[in-house]
Amino acid sequence: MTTPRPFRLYSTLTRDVRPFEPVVPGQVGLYVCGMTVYDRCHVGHARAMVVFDTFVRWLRHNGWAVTFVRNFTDVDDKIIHRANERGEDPAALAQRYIDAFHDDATGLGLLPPDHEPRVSTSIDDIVRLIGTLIDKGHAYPSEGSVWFDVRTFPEYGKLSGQKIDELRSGDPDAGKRDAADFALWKAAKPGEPAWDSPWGKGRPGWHIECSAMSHAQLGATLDIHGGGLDLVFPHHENEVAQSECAHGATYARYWTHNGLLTMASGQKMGKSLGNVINVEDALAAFPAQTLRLYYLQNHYRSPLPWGPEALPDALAMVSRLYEAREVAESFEGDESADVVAKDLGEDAQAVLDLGRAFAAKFDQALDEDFNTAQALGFLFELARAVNRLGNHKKAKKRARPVVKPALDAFRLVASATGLLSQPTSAFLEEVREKRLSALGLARADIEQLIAQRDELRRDKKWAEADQLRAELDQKGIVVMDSPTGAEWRVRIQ
RNA sequence: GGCGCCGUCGCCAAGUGGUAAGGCAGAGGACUGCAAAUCCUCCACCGCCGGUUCGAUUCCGGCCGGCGCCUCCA
Repeated sequence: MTTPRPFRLYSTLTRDVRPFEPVVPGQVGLYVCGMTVYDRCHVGHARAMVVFDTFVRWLRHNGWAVTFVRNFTDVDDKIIHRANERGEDPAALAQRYIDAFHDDATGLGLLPPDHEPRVSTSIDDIVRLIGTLIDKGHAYPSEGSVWFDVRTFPEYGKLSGQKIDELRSGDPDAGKRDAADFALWKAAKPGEPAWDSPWGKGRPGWHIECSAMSHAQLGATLDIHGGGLDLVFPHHENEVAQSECAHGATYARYWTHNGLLTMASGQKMGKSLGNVINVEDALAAFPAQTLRLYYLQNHYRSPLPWGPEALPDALAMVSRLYEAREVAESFEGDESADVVAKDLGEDAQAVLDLGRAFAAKFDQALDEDFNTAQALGFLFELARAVNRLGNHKKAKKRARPVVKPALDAFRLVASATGLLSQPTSAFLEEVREKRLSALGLARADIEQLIAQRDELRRDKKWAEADQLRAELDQKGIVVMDSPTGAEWRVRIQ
């Protein structure tokens, strides 16, 4: 067991990047706020999922023992409202979207969390936690509900920078002592799911669930708490208040918030704005690796623009990487790398040097607040060098040892980020299938035309072959002739 | 009104107190029967105005512009 490599991480709490220091050496307890399951997962949610998935892969790759918890909010106002609209049982509706989420997670290539707690199966923990808060004087029952008394927590606002007295006060709910107090337990209303509690039938408030579920799995102090930037206030602020008042310990040592997807208008993508793209739809037209690259190409804390070009661009990029790896894999030879590099010249030397230097640069980028954008930049430099060498005819038979470090680099990327994790052929095949499907083309038709054209080319009937190629091009098929016959790709852009 | 973030090439984007990675798109070239792919070359002085400094895109202040949160939201 080697010592995990140290890294630095930004925390919303301190608003700066600082060395990561876990509660227990070598271990990372990570809690990420998951979905409220009343609708499909959209590409904005998926950013959070992929970012933290990648983060976990990278931590584990570096030897950290990560316990990754991501919850489902399956008891909630929005779920109840939607279920009522549809005349469906709320629990059944929630389960349906949990199943759908699991499909999307599989489609996105997400690692399963170590624990995936749900509100509906955590009621006992929640009730117990609320009881503790009442006992300690931080919460008070009122008319069948229980409220958190924010005035009893002097540090309230430390995460989001809000001050209680500066908050816009909404409608002061009957029974609240202060407009900023928030519900831990909501008294049951007719027709709503409800559980027994010492304060009467009811259901948990939104924030208490995460405090209860994270405590159950990871204890009083989390190493890292993650979620979308839009959760900082009030959700995460309230979690801090609940957990720290109940357990008397720092709730989370590092707060990690991913930036939001923004539309061309600059506005964020959000269900309430009605401008969302479902993961299911995105994955129907683009391989999961496309999404992963799209998310990782910029820093996780920055806003990420979404638009019609986002996925096509990302597909072009990730295809470039896979194809470069394919080139690297195609070399043969088993001589000494340095000897071959010397013989083949500077392009070979460049691949060797870049390959050997890659891991250090890659690690350095990720070690500084998980800078995947910079790390990918290094990867593209390496890919270009590989392709350059691939143009050398003499390289084919001898360059294997020279690209060995590059192949190691691709493996490193796959292990640490999940990018390039598919076999090249499988990826290219998936691209073909999905792009054909997106364009409404039948594979057999295309292959027949390609075969037809190969024949024309064999007979050197260039004009007719070119005509056919133009037809294919119009359909969106790009033909790539080679000595061994034509290959084809579906045009991305 | 309060809190916070951001403004780098047509688009996406990293980054540094000493004159700016990478990708997409575009132009020219090599290669090719012609193409495509690939490679090569070209393509920014970092919102504006001050200040600190020998020197700022990078630090400070102001301004303009955009966004997020303060109500459900990854």
